[in-house]
Amino acid sequence: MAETVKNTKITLLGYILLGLLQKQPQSGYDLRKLFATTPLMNYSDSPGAIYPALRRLKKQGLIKDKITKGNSLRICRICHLTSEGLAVLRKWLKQPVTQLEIIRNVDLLLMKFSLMDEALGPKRSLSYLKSAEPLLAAHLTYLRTFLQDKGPGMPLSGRLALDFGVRSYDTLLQWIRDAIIAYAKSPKPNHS
Amino acid sequence: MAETVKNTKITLLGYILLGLLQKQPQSGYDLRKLFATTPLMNYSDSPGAIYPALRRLKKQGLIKDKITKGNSLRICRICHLTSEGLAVLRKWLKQPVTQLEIIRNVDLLLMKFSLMDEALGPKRSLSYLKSAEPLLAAHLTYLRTFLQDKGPGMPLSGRLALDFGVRSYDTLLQWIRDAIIAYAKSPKPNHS
DNA sequence: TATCCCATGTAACGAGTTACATGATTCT
DNA sequence: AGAATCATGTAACTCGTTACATGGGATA
Repeated sequence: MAETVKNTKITLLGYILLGLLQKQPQSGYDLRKLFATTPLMNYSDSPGAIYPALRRLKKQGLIKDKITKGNSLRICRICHLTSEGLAVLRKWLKQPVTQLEIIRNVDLLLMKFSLMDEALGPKRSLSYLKSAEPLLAAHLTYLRTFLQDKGPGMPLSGRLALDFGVRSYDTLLQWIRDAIIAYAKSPKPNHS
Repeated sequence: MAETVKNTKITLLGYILLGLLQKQPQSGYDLRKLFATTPLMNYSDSPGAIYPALRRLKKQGLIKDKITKGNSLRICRICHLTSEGLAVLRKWLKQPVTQLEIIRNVDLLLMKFSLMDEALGPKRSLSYLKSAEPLLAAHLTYLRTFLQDKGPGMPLSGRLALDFGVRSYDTLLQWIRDAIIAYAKSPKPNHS
């Protein structure tokens, strides 16, 4: 039944919406507020992006909405995941980290991680972090050697920008290592 | 003559191409190689993006191309900036840093900086960094207080992701401060 | 009652993605 | 001679941007 996961195309925004709805059923406006007033604000809160995205997900059977009257008297389309939606979200989150993600979409990495906990459980989150570490270290090495080799011939601004890249990925690597420790510690490591 | 800077719309990729062409006249393929094999690889090297972008810039009179035979015998469209192109690039780089750039497009900040040196000179680069610092510090404060206020009620993964955000912006702020020092030092500060 | 915020939508437009296509040239 | 690379292009498709529109409920 709910085993068949269709291979319809879903955009990044679509997945993010699925992840946020999995945490808590919400209206489109609630989601917009998340993008407008929380640290998620690096994503766009444009209604022209979010409402059409929700409609697509609905048409694909990944979410359903229920018109309710919230704490106020206004009507409100509260969206929630279907079992297919949850399956699709899980499938997405289970995909292994790729080098390309490391290079092009670092913040996607973080986004996935922060959604993973509730959708797949802490164990998966931990292994996700562990699997990302070597890829990250590899890219950091690449940047470092590039800076060493080509740096001297570059203008100051280029060298500095590259140096920022190195620092940036170094920060991420350090964070991952700390997060691994925090994760291995927090939910009792032996039990369940 | 070359004073009139038209207000045609140019995409981010367009500006980046202008910046790279200002550093050195190149062919589309050369530019693609930059995006494919250097730390610029966080941008796409898709020909379906680059060649149309170049054509647009050409149509807008911002670049011209010269068909030459490089070191090899193959033909090659070497693109170079026109004076209008340089003016447009300069105008773009002169725009003050906005809070939205800080939040949504950190790497754009770095991109602009690394192009600025050759297009506007080191003095402008320095003042660019200086102007970015307070905006950056403000956002960092926002993230820190958010973590303090809402952190305890968040799941571990959310807290960790937010913590990464803090570290990330902290790294940038530290880099900016170091870069300011490096810049103020490197080209003789008193003379010319 | 006027104005703001809530809450949802819609339409035009452009640019990037993906995938394919084309020849010439160098390498093996 | 065949394969890989150089070098440029094109076409369909789709999503996000921008801007506008709507109407009920809250607030002053």
